[in-house]
Amino acid sequence: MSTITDVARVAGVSVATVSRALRGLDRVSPQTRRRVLEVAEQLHYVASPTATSLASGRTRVVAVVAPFLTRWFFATLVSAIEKELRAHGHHVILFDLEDDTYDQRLPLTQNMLWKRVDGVISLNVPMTDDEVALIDRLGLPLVAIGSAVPGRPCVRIDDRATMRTAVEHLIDLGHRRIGYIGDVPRNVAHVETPQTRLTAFRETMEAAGLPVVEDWVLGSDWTAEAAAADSARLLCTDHRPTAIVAASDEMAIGVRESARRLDLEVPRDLSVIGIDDYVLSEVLGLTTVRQDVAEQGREASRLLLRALSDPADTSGPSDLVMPTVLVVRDSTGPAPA
Amino acid sequence: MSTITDVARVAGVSVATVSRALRGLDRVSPQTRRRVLEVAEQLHYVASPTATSLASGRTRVVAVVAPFLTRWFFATLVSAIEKELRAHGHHVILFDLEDDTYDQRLPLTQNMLWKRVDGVISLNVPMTDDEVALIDRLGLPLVAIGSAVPGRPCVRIDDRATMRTAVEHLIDLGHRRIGYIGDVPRNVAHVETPQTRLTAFRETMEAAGLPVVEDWVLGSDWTAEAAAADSARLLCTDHRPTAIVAASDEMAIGVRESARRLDLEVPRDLSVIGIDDYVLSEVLGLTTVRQDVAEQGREASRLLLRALSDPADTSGPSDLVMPTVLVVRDSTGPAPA
DNA sequence: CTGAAAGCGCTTACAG
DNA sequence: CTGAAAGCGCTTACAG
Repeated sequence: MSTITDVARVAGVSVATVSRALRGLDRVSPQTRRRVLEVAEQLHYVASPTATSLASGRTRVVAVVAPFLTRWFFATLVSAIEKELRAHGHHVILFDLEDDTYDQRLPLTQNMLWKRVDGVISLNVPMTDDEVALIDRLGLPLVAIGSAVPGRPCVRIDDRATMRTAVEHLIDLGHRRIGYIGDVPRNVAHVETPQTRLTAFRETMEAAGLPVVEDWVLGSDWTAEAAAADSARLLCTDHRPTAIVAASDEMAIGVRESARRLDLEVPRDLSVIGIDDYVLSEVLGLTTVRQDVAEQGREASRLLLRALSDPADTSGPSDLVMPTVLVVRDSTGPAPA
Repeated sequence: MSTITDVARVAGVSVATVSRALRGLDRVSPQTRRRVLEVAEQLHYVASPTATSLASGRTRVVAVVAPFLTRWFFATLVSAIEKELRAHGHHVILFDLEDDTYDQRLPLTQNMLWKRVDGVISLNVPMTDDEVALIDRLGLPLVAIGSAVPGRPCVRIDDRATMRTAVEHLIDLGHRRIGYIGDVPRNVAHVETPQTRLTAFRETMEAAGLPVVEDWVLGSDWTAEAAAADSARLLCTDHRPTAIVAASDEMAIGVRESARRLDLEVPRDLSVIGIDDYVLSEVLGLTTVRQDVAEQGREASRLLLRALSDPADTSGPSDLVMPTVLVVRDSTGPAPA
């Protein structure tokens, strides 16, 4: 492969001129520029990003940090971010922070970031103080999605309002006995969405004058499988709710499936609502409160790109709250008389 | 942030010695090494990967190339690969080649790879001749998953045997009228799995002396939604199969859902089987032929790592075929009398 | 508008 | 065992 020196030699100019011509800087005569472009093309010249980075101090790479990657929400974000950034000349280096157990994750380290990336997008991972300090020390811009990081821009939905929408939909349908799934049993430092949504559930119930039956607040690891198993224990008793709100569609699907196995008809015997509008929710006819996940990824990318192009520009929004909308399908219906 | 020069100065040695000591090379006295390590630690020194790459010619970064990222299969692979590679000091830069329409994808370019990565893992994307030539020219090792690339190691399942297992399961249950979903209408250059599986379906039917009814071979874009819509048109007629084999679980889920809506009971009125063991398949009780996707990602990573550590070592397998296994759940049953 | 030269922060023969 | 120096391939003031 050819280097900038080859191009300079063949074009009969200095490497400095090649560098300027190729990057579209001014102060290069049109003829020279044309000549350089021709030669570069002909030699299949592509600047070595590693050399460019060393000299310029910029890598044009962004770290995308996720607590899991296999789950739909995160995969959707990563895909959207990668496309948006690549369309603007940046690449994505991926960090899957999932650890062996659900209640902990790997830490972000200097080795992952230092001179390797120009910025960071965190997907729903609340940063520890040490991590924020690290990113500060490295002088990297950071945009958060989902879980806000103090002092940094964040793209998210309003979790409380979203949960309220879900619960109120059930209340509007006449439900009074409402269960919940999505509590996270242990104190997990790396996801805060579960806490927020559960709190919003309690608040909404209270505001409506409805009791929260603690036996109907189910823990789960947020997978459909666990939700099916956990809810089965509740649904097989007579003392059960007429509706369940799940903190995610994947869990809602699990709940509905376990109802089905127990010969409970949805929504006649049990209404189920989730949050997300997961990829399978439409086909499965699940009522949900939809969020546009890909758009959140794109917005976060744009915010980061702006911070990269002009570090001084702090005019952008520091908290971008995206709308969510109730989508009524077949899994919710009037409360039984 | 400190550089190698800082460490050298504080430790009172040359940068060459720091470099050797930190990388664990021999020819450094124990005392000196200890001293250097101490100073490096104390200064929070981490070598600049960009400088290291320029000097050594290695980036310790691997390109992972996928045709889609939002789909479970690919997200699962990426997650497994990222973890395996990172455990061995390598990072993943991600390329989502999805384009606006389903029947084309973005090309792999020199700009994505040159001096940016040490190797490539392709996820079920058949390479064009140009792309293979590019990778050759750049001297990069390549490991393929799913769709083989001529002359390069590949990790995959036996698509034909896997499909045969699915079809024979239905035949064993007494089904004679068997439909198929997962044909890809146009000539899509970037996925070959659909072709292989459809061919295997035809072969298996023929071998069993069963007719392939062309009206029962359905096209689809491999999403659950499209599968639901496409199969609904077939299932609402009287002239319909007693079983449908789907080329993926996601499509099988769509088919089963559309059966449900048409008040066909699964498996009494219609048996449905898929391939994959998708994340929701167990909870939805779907019969399938399981493949271990994450393990394929890990194996591919190991193969690439080996090629990176010793380019001359060609002793490894060039075609690693992973087993698949029939998992019978609730969506298949005896053919109606 | 163009070039010579320093510098980015490492690694790697080459001497000693 | 250790160091001085060249080199990796660019970018960026500084002169002209």
